[in-house]
Amino acid sequence: MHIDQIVKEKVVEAIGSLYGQTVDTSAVQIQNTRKDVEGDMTVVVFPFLRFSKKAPEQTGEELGKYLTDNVDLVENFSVIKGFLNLMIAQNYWLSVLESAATDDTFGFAQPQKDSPLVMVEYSSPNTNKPLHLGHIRNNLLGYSIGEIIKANGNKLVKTNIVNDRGIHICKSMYAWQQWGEGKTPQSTGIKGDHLVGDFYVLFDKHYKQEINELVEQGMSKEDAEQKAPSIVAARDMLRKWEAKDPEVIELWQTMNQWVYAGFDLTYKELGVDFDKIYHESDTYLVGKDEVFRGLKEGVFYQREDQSVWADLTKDGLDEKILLRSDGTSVYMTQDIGTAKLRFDDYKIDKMIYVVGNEQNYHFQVLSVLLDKLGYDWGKGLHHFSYGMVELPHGKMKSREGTVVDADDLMAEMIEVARKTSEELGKLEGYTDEELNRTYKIIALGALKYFMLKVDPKKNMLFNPEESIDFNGNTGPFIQYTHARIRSVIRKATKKGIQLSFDLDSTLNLSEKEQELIKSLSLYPTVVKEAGDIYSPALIANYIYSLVKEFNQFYHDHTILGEENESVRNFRLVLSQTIADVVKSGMGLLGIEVPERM
RNA sequence: GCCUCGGUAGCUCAGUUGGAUAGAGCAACUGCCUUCUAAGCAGUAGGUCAUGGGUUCGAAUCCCGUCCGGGGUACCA
Repeated sequence: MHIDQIVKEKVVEAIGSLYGQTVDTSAVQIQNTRKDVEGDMTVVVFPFLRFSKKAPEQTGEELGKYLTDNVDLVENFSVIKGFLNLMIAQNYWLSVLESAATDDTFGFAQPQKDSPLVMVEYSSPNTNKPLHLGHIRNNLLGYSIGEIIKANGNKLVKTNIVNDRGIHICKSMYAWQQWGEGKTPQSTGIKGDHLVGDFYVLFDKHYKQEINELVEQGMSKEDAEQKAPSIVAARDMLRKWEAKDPEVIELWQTMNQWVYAGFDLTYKELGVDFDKIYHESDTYLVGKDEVFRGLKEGVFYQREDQSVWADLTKDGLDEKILLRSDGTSVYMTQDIGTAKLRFDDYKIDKMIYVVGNEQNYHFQVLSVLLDKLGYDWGKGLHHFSYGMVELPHGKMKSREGTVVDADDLMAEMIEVARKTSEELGKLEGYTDEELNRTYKIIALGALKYFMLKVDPKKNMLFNPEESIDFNGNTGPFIQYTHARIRSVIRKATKKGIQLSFDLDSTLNLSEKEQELIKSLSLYPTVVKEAGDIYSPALIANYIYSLVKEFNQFYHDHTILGEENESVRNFRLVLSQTIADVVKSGMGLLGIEVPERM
């Protein structure tokens, strides 16, 4: 049992014994002891004053005395104002380290046969353009949430819904048909998703030009936007696609394949993957069927123009369109179909959608709609809503060329990692393959940590010039600490020193050493908490503070230079265990840690 | 307009179910490599926690108002 829990129970016991009152353990507040005060943990005594009917100091004294007398682990105490600071026996900390050091799955809950199955949807790209910075945040969050869910003993299915149909891909298709000159990824050497994205941009250029010309000829802007030849042609193409016109379908398949091949490379570089990928071209018809069923059952209604709507005003929401007047489906229709297919395919206990907060309303509506359609899991779906990534000059706008491309960004960062590593020159003796692998680990570590350390709910700012740092509160700093420890361990092994996990109980631990064990002991709680509130940031911040503390210890204590063998052994075990937790925690963020850097 | 989320150091961010003197990093300045990796460590400086009230032993945290900003409110996705 964790020491916090033990102390809480004993405080409850003390309240009963001293003041004859019954309280719940949840009423006992325990916090970290201030740095400038001696003690390992602090009990807040204010909540108990109404039981003791005495001053804070006196109540603290009485509780402290009871705890030292009745709990072996509590060696001593002090009271400052209403705060009871407890000093915990050193042997306790040693035993914590021993169990952490020998537990391969320290901090993780193991999945059981009846563990819940959680499905996480993330990434969810459109097939008309390559992935950008916003997608990166989504992918990193989705992957990390998945790892955290697993670490909390759940079963996981990672899924992706690819939006492969609709007017957007038709725009790229039309532009390629008109001005593409038969270009392919092979003929141009351009990555498929980028090539298709280029035609999307080209479409927009022509479209804008056409609008301008029409407006000059005296047409209103609204009319011009509807009647420009390009958009008319793209719409026509979409209709043909829905009618399964062979020529259009073939072009669609060809261009989508280019995009998928491109996405696969980006996903691989980012280190994310999926167990099951759905395509909207497969799910939108299922969604339509569901909407028609809802219509038949009177859950939805049809207007005179044949469009189908859901009236959610009684649920505190608005009216929502589900099928257009021409019978084509909208975003919501597709999501309904996708949800149905997924629950047909898997026995899902919990569904999590990793989607930006601009769609909060959409998921509120989806939840109600699924519920109305008779799916009892509708209400339980969880929208993991994250904030946008902003650039120094505001939002990313593809038309203004301010989009930070995912592939470019990763490549640039790998280049920075390479330069930095070469300058520092610590990788002598590595093969080219090992070098490149290390550069990539560092570059991706920097990028991933940067994006995951901030609270997912909040918008974040990404400054391409400044955001990617390798010093301070960064991924590489954490990776560096891991490499440092591994280096010491390698040297120890070379010297023939073997680790013993049976620690000498007579050791005299320094303050920093005890602090470090205390920090280690928090890891399982942090993993649990991160799982409860779906927050990779919690893991990131924890690992950072652990590593920060370790570096202070490393600076002030020698490890291999220590002559006392049991002290040296203790420090090695401590260091190794910290390296393990760093590796484990970074793993939850999808970040690798190098042996050398 | 209505709904919703946010505002903490020059900048980027932490800050536990309300708890002690609000913390990191970056940027600036100053020290520390003959010794286990200096991508490190230590120090200086930097704050009206947007703002005005309220709740209480105690508020960055909870409630109300105001100001500022993001997002949503589409037969876009």
